[in-house]
Amino acid sequence: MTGNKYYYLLSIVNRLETQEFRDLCATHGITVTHQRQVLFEALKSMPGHPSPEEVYARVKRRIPSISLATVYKNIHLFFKSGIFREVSLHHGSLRVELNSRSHHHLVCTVCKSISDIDEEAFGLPQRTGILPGGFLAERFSIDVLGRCAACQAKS
Amino acid sequence: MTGNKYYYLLSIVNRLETQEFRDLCATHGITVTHQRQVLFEALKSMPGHPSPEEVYARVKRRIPSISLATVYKNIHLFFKSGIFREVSLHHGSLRVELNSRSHHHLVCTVCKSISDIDEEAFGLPQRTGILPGGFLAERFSIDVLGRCAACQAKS
DNA sequence: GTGCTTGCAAATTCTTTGCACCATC
DNA sequence: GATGGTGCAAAGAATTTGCAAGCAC
Repeated sequence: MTGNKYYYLLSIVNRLETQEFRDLCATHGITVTHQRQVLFEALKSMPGHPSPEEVYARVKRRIPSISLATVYKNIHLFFKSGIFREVSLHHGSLRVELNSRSHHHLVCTVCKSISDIDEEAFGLPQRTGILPGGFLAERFSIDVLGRCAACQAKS
Repeated sequence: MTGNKYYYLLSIVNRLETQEFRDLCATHGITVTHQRQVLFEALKSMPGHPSPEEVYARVKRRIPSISLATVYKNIHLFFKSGIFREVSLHHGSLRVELNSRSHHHLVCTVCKSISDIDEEAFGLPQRTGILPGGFLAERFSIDVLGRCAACQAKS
């Protein structure tokens, strides 16, 4: 086929490939930019749980001029609009707890407060030992995510 | 009673109060210092999940000359010897994950790697809704802590 | 054109490290 | 008295912010 036809088809493919993200942006009321489009594709395609630096390195291959600050700003934007999630809700600073009785955590997604709840309050089957895949499970830590009484009252 | 007798009794009380920590140190093979003693008491008495800064502020009331570096060094020492625990095993850096299907995490306590495991692999009763205490539970996030296959092989 | 977004650099926050002095065993 | 711990100050890592110029709608 001629060069003209090729590029015409390419533009259609491109449009189809970016449609998912364009729709997401429309739904969440955020503007579409080239950086965000590439960031989104990178995040979707990266296995595991990439750190901002890893995402930055990946996106830089396609947009060499992008800055780490833009990556951070947009990752936070994606979190806020719910397109992606943070792995741990209470990172940010080291937190200490007594190594005594087993308990789990109630993490408020609004004010980030953490309170404890007793192991028995759940009564979950604690399946320790080797899991399929060879992982040796020693301990379970459950975060219950939601809104604390105070933050519910506020809204 | 006379001042003499008072101070004698005081010294006994003091010795009894510090005995728990002295035993712990002996068990774990770490040296007893005044700073560590005070740090230990502070951590034990603090409710919730204090940050290093909060612990520092607290301990400074009793040892004004203490430095934040010492607090950090000893908190890490306490983690290593198992006297206290970190609340979140994968803090340290922001991590992104797709907000798609429900899954939980296998966190290796040796190499800190995180891998995913499907929701169904657990089949846990997801009790969402209002918990006793007024917390509105929306989502559960389970970290299975242990050692990955690779780290087991190494030891 | 207006307002949100980007990239840069500087500022902030959190944590670790090197080193001289001091305490514990 | 040797070994390891402390405090200080400086370095390092992770993240955020302010701002001028550029892009999306």
